[in-house]
Formats: sequence, C-alpha cells, structure tokens
Amino acid sequence: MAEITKRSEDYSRWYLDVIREAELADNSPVRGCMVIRPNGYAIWENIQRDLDDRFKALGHVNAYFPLLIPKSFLAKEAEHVEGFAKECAIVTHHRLKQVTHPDGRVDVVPDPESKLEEEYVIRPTSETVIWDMYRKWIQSYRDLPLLINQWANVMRWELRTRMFLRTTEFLWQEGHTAHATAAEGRQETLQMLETYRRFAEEALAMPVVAGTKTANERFAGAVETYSIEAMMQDNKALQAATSHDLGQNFAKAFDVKFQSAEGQVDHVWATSWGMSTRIVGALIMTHSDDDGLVLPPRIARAKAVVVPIWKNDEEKAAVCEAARRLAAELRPAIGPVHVDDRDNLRPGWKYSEWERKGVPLRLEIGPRDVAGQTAVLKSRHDRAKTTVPFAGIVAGVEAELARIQDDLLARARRRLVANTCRVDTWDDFVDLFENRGGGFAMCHWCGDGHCEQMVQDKTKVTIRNIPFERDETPGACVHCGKPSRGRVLFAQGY
RNA sequence: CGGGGCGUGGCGCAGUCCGGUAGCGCAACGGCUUUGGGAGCCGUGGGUCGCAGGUUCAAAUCCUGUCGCCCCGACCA
Repeated sequence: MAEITKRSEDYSRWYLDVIREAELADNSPVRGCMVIRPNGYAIWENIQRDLDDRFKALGHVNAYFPLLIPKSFLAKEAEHVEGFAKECAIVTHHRLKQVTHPDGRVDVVPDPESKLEEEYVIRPTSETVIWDMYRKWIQSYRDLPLLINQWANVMRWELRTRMFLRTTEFLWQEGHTAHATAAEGRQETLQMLETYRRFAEEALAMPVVAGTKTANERFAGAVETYSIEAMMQDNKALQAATSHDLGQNFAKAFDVKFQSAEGQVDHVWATSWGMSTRIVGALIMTHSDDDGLVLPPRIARAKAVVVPIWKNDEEKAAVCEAARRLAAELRPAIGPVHVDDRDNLRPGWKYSEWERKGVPLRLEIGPRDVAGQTAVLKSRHDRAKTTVPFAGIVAGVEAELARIQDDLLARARRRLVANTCRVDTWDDFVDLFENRGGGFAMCHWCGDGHCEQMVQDKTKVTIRNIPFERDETPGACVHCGKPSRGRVLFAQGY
C-alpha cells in the first residue's frame, strides 16, 4: 500500500493521500467530479442526520426542487446571474442518436432534431426555481414564515478542483426562507449561522470564527452574507458554512408579495443558508495526522473497532466470542461497533488499517484479557492506552469517547488561538504570510473594497470576515493607514 | 489558458537517455507454519506498455500527432 506523505513535506499531497488511504473518495471518469466512497459518504450521512435534526427543531421542513432550471430564470436577478453565469452547465438536447463512423465505430451524438426550445441550466444553486414557486405559495402574512430546506446536488463548472473542497458537482443543503419583515429575515439569517457554529463545535469538534462577509465577498444577490471560518492545519482559513440575508431582492425579481394583517401588500423578505460536502474536507484537515484520518466520535461511522487476538483455534473461539459479546453490549450505548475477526490478517495490520481510516477507539481482546476479564482501549487521536475490566466497560468506553470528542475540540481550539495574532504594520503583515507560515491576522481595515482588493492582489490574503466578537478599538488600516473602526480577520483562504 | 509531471498486470513503480525474450514490490489465488504493532516460506494466475501513424530486420524505448489524468498558477459561491 502507498504511504501517506508527511504534512510537513507536502500538505496538499498529504490531504490527497489521507483521502485515498481512508477510502473516502476516488477520482471519477468525469474531470472535476468525485466519487464519494462508502467511508466518505458515511461521514456525510452523519453530518446530514445531525444538521437535519437541528433544522427541524427550529421549524424547518424538507422539500425537493428540480435539478434543471429554465435558463431565463437565472437572468432575473442581476447580481445573481453575474455571479453564476460563468460556471453553469447547460442542457441543450433531450435525445441521443446512434451514428456509425466510416471506420465502423459506433458512437452517439446529440440528435439535432431534439434541440430544446428553452435550454436548461443545471442548478448552481436553487434560489431562482424556489422563488418562482414561492410566488405561487405565498399570498398573505398567514403563509409566513415559509421555512424550507432541501438536500441536493449542485453543479458549478470550476476550473480547478480539489477533492471535497471544490468539485464540479457537490452535495449540500440549502435553506430558503421567506418572512414578513426585514428584522425577521435578519434574525433567521443569524440564527442559522449560529446553528452552523454550534454544529461545527459540538459535532465536528471544529472551532470557528463567525462574522460578516465584506461587500466584495458577499453572495451574488444578497444584502448581507455571514460566514463561519475554520482554521486548517496549514493555517489557511476555510469557510465552513454561510448564511445570506437576501432582503427583498429575490422577492422583487420573482414578484413574491404578501398581504399584511393591516391589508397592505409588500414583497417578502428572504434568506438562504448552506453547508456542503466541502465540510468533509475541512474535517479531514482539522483533525487528521501523518498516520491518516482522525474523526470525532460524533461523526465517525464506527465509533470503535474490536480486534480479537489469538494463537490457535481454541483461543480464537474464546476471544471472538468475548469480542462479539462486548460489541453487542456497547452498541446500544454508543452506536456502531465493528468486530474485525478476519483470520487472514495479523493484529498489527488491522491496527494500522483502522488508524488510517480514523476509527476513534480501538479495543483489543486477547487470551490474557479474556482470562483477566479486561480489554485494552486505545484512542486514535492521542494513542492513549488503558486497560479496563469488562465490568463497567460500557461506562468506560462512553467516557473515553466523550474525552476524545472534547480533546479534539480543545486541541483544535488551542491551534486556532496559537495561530491567531494581531498585526498592525504592513511589513509585519507581509512577513507573517510570506515567512512565518501565516495564520489568522486580526488587523485594522479602512472599510474600502479597493484597498481590500489591493491586499489580495499583493499577498493572496483576503478578509475572511468581520468577526462578531472583535476588538472595536479604533486604529489605522494595516494596508493604507486610513482610520479603522475595528479589527477584521485576514487569512489565506481555501 | 500558462508551467511542471504522469499514462507499463488490481494498486504502486522500474525499464525509455543508449531499440533486441516485459520486470519488481504489494495485492489476489492454493498450501504449510503463524497471529499482543504492518508474518514467513513454497507454488500459481494475471499486462494489445493511453491511442493513432511513422522509422527499423526489430519499438514500452526513436520521430510525429492525439487523448486523458494529476499537481502548481491564473479564475472562483
């Protein structure tokens, strides 16, 4: 089997090695697309389940809108079309025709006679179809708020792709809500960002910085965009989720009006918010190490793996029996537990395999353990090894999984804090990103988009967001020196 | 679109400069011994060398063309 490149050698290769070795995904025959393998999809399923519960608890319901969007819809909101036009896939025909080349080769081509009257765009996002439907569904304030989410695939024809982080097709959830007032819309936008923030910390053990995007980085068609930004192990920032206050832009573009209790007619107020399979990439880069994938127990498919150890058939029967009984006892309390009783592999091989694949906890049971009624516990993330008696093992394993979950968050948070600093001069700023490995730089900024763009052109560093919790002591812009009302988060981004 | 790299059994690669019987490791299969941190030995099966032309007695190797993939840039909700 191929080795995993060390993070210190080549971070980007390490990332791809981990994905390959943990069997999370594979390249597809279609350039830019990826196949999500069972191990990778299991992570996404756990993310879906957890997030979906949170959405439902807040009153949202799921629906499904079509993949194909009439081309004309995209044009209805001016900024929106500008943002997405460059990366849309277009469906132009509805039939193939078999042709035989002169050399006898059989091929299929689009049948010219099946050319569509109106071409369709494969959704890069669903605002337009959804708002076209909302026009029909919303009449009065009694229809509001309308709180719909959908789990779907979308397609954006990116030039340069990377597994999970940026693929031509990806999976996500997109929430689309309609409200009677601007304040309600804004409240919803912030509530969903907070939902993402808590999910990231509680389930993914991923600390994030929540804040407002600058005008340059705003979603096409939004009044305000918010994001949570996580720090990867190479000190780059990754936008883990966004939520958008769309104001009345889409309601106006699609003519969605409602009658208030007082009888007035007004356009509704909209929001949208999303988290995508990109988060799986963030998860990999937050916790994993040179030996492979590391996953927080909350999101791992198998919470633990039991490896029985034996020398002969007699011992094999005894340890496998004990292993299965143990797994059966654990499952109701902690969820999926895998028993690896393959007889063609030695224990050492199994250990390294499950370590590569990121199973949080390993239990070893050998003849000595059976004799002493104990099991050896080994945690993936810090290699901590303990011996626990069978009696009370459920509580012991539960406690260890809780410790792992907490430890991963604490570890990631220490890294975030350690690599976040204040930078007040341009020389320092350049030095930080060119010579000292970068990080999150909290700097003063004048608020001018041109100034922001110049920083990006010079250094590839962007303003990730304007943190909600920020130092608002006035100062001077780190780039141009003009007055600033507070610090913003600068970093290199994914 | 620019720069770099790569297409050779299932996977990873050598062989290409300098043309001459397609090899190695892992995996697979069979057998025996093994099993508390990546097992050992013996045996077996499996490859139109990305594709198309050309040069040659002879092409994985040289020439021309072409397709594809990966990485780095440019671009980017």
